Amino acid sequence: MTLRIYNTLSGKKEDFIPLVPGKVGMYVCGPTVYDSCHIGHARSVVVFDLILRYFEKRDFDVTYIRNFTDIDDKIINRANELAVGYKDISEKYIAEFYEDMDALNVKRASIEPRATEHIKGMISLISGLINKGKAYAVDGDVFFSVETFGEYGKLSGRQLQDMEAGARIDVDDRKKNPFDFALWKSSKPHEPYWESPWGKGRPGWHIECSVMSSAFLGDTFDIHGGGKDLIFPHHENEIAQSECATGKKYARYWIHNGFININQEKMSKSLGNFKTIKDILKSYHPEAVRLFLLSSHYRSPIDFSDQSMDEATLNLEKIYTLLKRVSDIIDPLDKTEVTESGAHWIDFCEAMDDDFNSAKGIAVIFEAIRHMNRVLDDSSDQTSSQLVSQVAVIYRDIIRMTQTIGIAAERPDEFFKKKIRLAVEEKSVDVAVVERMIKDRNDARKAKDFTAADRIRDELQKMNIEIKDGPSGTTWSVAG
RNA sequence: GGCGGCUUGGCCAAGUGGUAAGGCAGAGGCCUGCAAAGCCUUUAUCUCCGGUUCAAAUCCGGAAGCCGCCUCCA
Repeated sequence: MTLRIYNTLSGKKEDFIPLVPGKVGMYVCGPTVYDSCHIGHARSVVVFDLILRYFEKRDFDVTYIRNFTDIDDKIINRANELAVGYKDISEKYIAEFYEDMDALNVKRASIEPRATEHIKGMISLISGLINKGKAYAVDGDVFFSVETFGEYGKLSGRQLQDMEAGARIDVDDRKKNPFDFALWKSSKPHEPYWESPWGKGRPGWHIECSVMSSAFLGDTFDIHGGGKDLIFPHHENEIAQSECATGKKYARYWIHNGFININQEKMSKSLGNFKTIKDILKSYHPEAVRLFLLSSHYRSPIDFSDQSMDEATLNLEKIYTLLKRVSDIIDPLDKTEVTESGAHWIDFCEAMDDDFNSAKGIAVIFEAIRHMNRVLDDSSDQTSSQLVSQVAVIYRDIIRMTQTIGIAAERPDEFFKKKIRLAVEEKSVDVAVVERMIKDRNDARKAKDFTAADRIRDELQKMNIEIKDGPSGTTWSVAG
């Protein structure tokens, strides 16, 4: 089975054939660290985390680079507003990025370089472009000349002459073509700077990714990713710079994730509907966020709403409910290797092989859950070795799938305990009273006084407490 | 003005030309002292109009509606 990936460059799904068999080199554009991360950042990071996890599950050796843009106009502006150094800003938000992404169970990349660590490489790439006549220096700025690259526009499917017609573009008389972009910017007084052949300045935005990707992955590498908005101009410009500088193909497969709307509206600062990851995690379980993000295909736009998050929360609980049920039968920590792949894992891989179709993959998880429940329902002897081995195969599949999605990482009993704890705090439930009432009810049940038992349950219900009688006693949860 | 995308049941959402995954909600049933959970059954002529094909949600053309990018943006 071949993995197929939608390549923005060709606009088609293509068979994924890595440069070196068994290895994957992947570069993904990370955040510009000038503010807290929002749910849109989370989508991009989680989508590529999924891709990384899937490659690893399929035994690829992945070198995954995700950068931080830690020098940029927005960072400098923010620093000036607060009268602090640009590093104070970038360091603060890099730390926040890690907090948020750790919470979302995102794996660290193999290397996480920062733009400011690669100034030398940028200067040498820019010099090379000037020597080849692909770039020109004016008053301490250096611009890339888009007209020298015949293939300019191949990623975004645009033609220079088409864009000029209606585009709003800044007028800069020093540019040979309005679409020429800055490789190097001269620094104004009181701005951070680095020495360069063109004077004191700092890098333009696009150059860092060209330099860092090639530094770690080589001039040509397998996958380059990021949000859809980066296709133009960022990635288009990266291609132009890199291919002009090296004369070789730059990234081979371009992957771009779609955007998030908030209640059907574009998320924007002017609308005031920006959702930060921190805020969302105050109301929802991080794994519910992942499940929400991966329940639609990564290229589709998705709508963030309380309704969709509530759904994701319910789905997550359904998964944990099953895992809890299974944990009564087999030890969830028993990592006995099941050598053969179960049918569900094969279905899951088939879904994921089709351009990382996690929505379909998640559907396979639910099919496996139903299968498991059916097996457990049909068995009269919950300890028979035949059942245990049958369960183990399905269980193993479910774990592999949930690990790929990056959910169900907690012990099921802990998950439910935590849920109760949070609800108890939020609704200030008196645990002692609840447990007293449950005990009274169970006493009544033993005495076959079902009228009394039901009365107590009705009272609990009024207190928003739901109870469930299981084989190993009565458990309860807080509704809503 | 240029480029691209989307429109699938009450809601969310997959869908590789051969007769519509999955989740939520609804209905009926099994199980349960009653519940819950779980299981079973059940709910779609795939925006509209043409065309290609033995066969189209899937391909082609057209229409309507919605959206994104072209400026910093995940």
